[in-house]
Amino acid sequence: MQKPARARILDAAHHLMLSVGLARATTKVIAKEAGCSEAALYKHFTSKEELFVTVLQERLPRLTPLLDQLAGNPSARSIEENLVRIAHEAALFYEQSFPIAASLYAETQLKTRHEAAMREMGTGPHMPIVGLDAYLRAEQVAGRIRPEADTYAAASLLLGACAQRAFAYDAAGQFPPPPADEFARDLVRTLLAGIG
Amino acid sequence: MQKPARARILDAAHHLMLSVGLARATTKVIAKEAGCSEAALYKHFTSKEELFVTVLQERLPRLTPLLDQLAGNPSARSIEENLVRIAHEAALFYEQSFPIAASLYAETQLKTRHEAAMREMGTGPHMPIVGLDAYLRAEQVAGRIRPEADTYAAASLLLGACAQRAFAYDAAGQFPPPPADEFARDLVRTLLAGIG
DNA sequence: CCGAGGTGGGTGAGTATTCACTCACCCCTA
DNA sequence: TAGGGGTGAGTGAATACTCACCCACCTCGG
Repeated sequence: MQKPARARILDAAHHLMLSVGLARATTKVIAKEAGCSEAALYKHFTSKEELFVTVLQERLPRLTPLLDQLAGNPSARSIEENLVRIAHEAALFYEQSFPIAASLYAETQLKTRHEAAMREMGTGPHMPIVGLDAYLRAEQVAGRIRPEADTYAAASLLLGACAQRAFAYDAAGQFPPPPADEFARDLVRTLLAGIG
Repeated sequence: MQKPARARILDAAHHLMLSVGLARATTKVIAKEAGCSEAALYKHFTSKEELFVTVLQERLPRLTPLLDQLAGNPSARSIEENLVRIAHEAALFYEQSFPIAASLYAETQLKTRHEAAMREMGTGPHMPIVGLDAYLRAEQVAGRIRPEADTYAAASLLLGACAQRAFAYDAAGQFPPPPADEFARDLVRTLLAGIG
């Protein structure tokens, strides 16, 4: 109980969104898990919706920093190493953020608000693709990717597979997701070499 | 109002799950949109949850039939034609089913129940990948795919990109998704040829 | 050095509303 | 006349949110 209350509330909300789901993450259980009263929630957030939006903005990781960094400095390592690192981080990123992002589809209003906030910040779920595309084009300029290759399609393929991994496999069931590092390596090799 | 009531109720529930979201698809609004009373819902379904599960099972399209058909008869057309057709159908499939499947993340209990039902039926969100993998291996045996290619990674890439398309682009916003047919063609070409 | 008073964070006990679901009853048709 | 499909009017439970109040701590004039 040393953390400030605001942080404890955000922790509790984040955890409950993941465990029981957005719909069952009520003010009562959030307060209970945060170790405070329901009324205390409203001292820190004006509404439950604002609390959720804050969780989305402050607690979900970002993928773009890595992409920007690599796009600005493409040749530091081999393209395969760079792509494997991107795919690995992307797989972990989607594993964390996808369940929460997905649950917004159950609350269209909240989803709309969150999307508006993201637009204002110049971000959104398509930005990783755009960022990876930028990196790939930088590599193309550097001559390490075939000049006629479709970098946007390649970015869609790689990040799509990483995102799909987060929801195509039932974590609690009989089909655990493949380990992120092997998964990333296999995807990148396949993407680089093609299959035809 | 010629349709039987049961079908009207399923239509209404399906439509509302997409438009206002699972959480706001209450018995009251479903009944109103179906043109009947709330009590009538309970003449056809024992609970709201059963109604939703029925929507999921009866109203969402399937992708596996196409995959099975192609896996059994790989050489009818060129591999590129086959893959473009698969990617195109997959993009449309995910466009329809993803918003509803995603909203289950907000209701963990419902999600668990639905997953159990899918397991019993031998299906689930990873099955399209397994099915496409089977088709690709059939092509590999037929010599139209490089023998050392990783067919599972290739299947993950192609279907992942199609699934990602359904949620990475905000349909109502400034980033509309790319048209499914062009998208499919570009993905397949890139996957076949590689980028390195 | 003191104490009056403002302030930020906290509470228990509500309240209005909404929810899924039920009940007694009805009506049409086989 | 029996019963499947339908209804209007509830019901108890749950939910987001509010209200009056509390208290520890700071500030600052005297």
